Amino acid sequence: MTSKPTLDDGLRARKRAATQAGLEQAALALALEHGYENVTVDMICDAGMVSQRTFFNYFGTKEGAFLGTPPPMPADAELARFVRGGGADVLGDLVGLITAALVDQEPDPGILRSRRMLIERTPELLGRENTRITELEESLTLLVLERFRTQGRSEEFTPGLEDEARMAVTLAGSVMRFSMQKWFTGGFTGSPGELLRHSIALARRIAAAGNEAPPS
Amino acid sequence: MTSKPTLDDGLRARKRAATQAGLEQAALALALEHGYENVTVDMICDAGMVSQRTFFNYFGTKEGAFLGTPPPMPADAELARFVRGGGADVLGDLVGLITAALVDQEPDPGILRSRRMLIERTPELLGRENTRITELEESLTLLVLERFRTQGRSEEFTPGLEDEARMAVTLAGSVMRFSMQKWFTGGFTGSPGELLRHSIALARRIAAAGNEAPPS
DNA sequence: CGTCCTGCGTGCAGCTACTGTAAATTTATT
DNA sequence: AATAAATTTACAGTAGCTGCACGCAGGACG
Repeated sequence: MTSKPTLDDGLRARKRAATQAGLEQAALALALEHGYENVTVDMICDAGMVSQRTFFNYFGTKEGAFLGTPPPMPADAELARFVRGGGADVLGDLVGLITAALVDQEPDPGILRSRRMLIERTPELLGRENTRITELEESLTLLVLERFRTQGRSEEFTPGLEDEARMAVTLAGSVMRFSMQKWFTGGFTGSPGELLRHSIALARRIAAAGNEAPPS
Repeated sequence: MTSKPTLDDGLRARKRAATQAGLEQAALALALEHGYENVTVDMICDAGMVSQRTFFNYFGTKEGAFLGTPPPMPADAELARFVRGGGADVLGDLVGLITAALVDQEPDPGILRSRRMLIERTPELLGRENTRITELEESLTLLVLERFRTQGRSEEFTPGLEDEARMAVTLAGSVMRFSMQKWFTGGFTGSPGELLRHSIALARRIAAAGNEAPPS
């Protein structure tokens, strides 16, 4: 039952990958030209030379072809490092973790960039993308909890530990969304790493403001 | 052409409101019983005794009937107060602003609560709700900028001012999402106001952590 | 009161996303 | 080459959603 590695390099797998890539590219190109709403699934199928049914076998939904492969969950190695190697900077480490996952998800920066452009200008896709991030947050929260425990913080002694984990993840998500938007629309001049550090610093500063002077 | 106040109290308007409320309640009740996915628009129409076409005249989309009236944009008075009366606590003030808008949007807490429950357990609705928040953030960002300018901070002297506004709004959105979820699922024992303060404090604490001790 | 007008509800025809099913085609295995 | 397993496809059907044109009732006006 376990001895069927399902070759990644057979003719079968190669064709599959080609078809999928073709459909994704076609979808992206069509949407950038005509706008997401004006692209029908049938158009994409024509361009990719498959039946509509096959399209749905691949992506399940129209949006799927535009958003790319679903959940950018980090690799185990990264996860372990995050859980064990972490210091006090949960926020920074989380952002780094998510970023790494996003990067090795789609090697082609060109695709990635046009995809982001499309998403940014299409409310429906933007919403769906945010939903994905939210779903990802679910599992990240567990990770953070794990990390907290590794650091010796138990739920018994800190009642709000789970809340703290969830909030940390939520904040990280905010930083990611902010950075993405700035990167793909605002024309940030600098490396992604800089941008992320900049975003985090900004978040810290704003969160801190108003802390010393509580309202009347 | 512009001088038609469209009475809010005529028989017409009352009927309208009744129909809409009826449909919303029916939708909510049906979804809580059968699950969102298993409720068809036709079912809601039957329960509300209107044609399908009328349903879409009211809500435009199936989700609309479940999410309630679209954008909880604050009243002008609140807005003015936010822009002018603000101190350094942008985050807190923003959260207060959004909360106020949400509250006087739906006077009935029962409806509000069951709606939240449904949304929370329905990924599709959750996503759509997030999209709404995102759209709202667009205009809130402008507000924050306005406030900054009122406080004498000009874009000329602080290049990142727009970024700062957007980040503030994004963070406020995070706090709101966190609070909502905690309130409607986690069973928070206390007043909404307390919960919000708690959330903000938590966000501040996490953002601050790791600030003093940069990674090696 | 009667009349006109305008807003609103409705039926209908049609498009698009999406799914189940079973047959046809292609690739892998022996 | 024969068989098995994986994919693709055609076909039919459901559900969300829209444009259009008709009819009726609420409301303004004389």
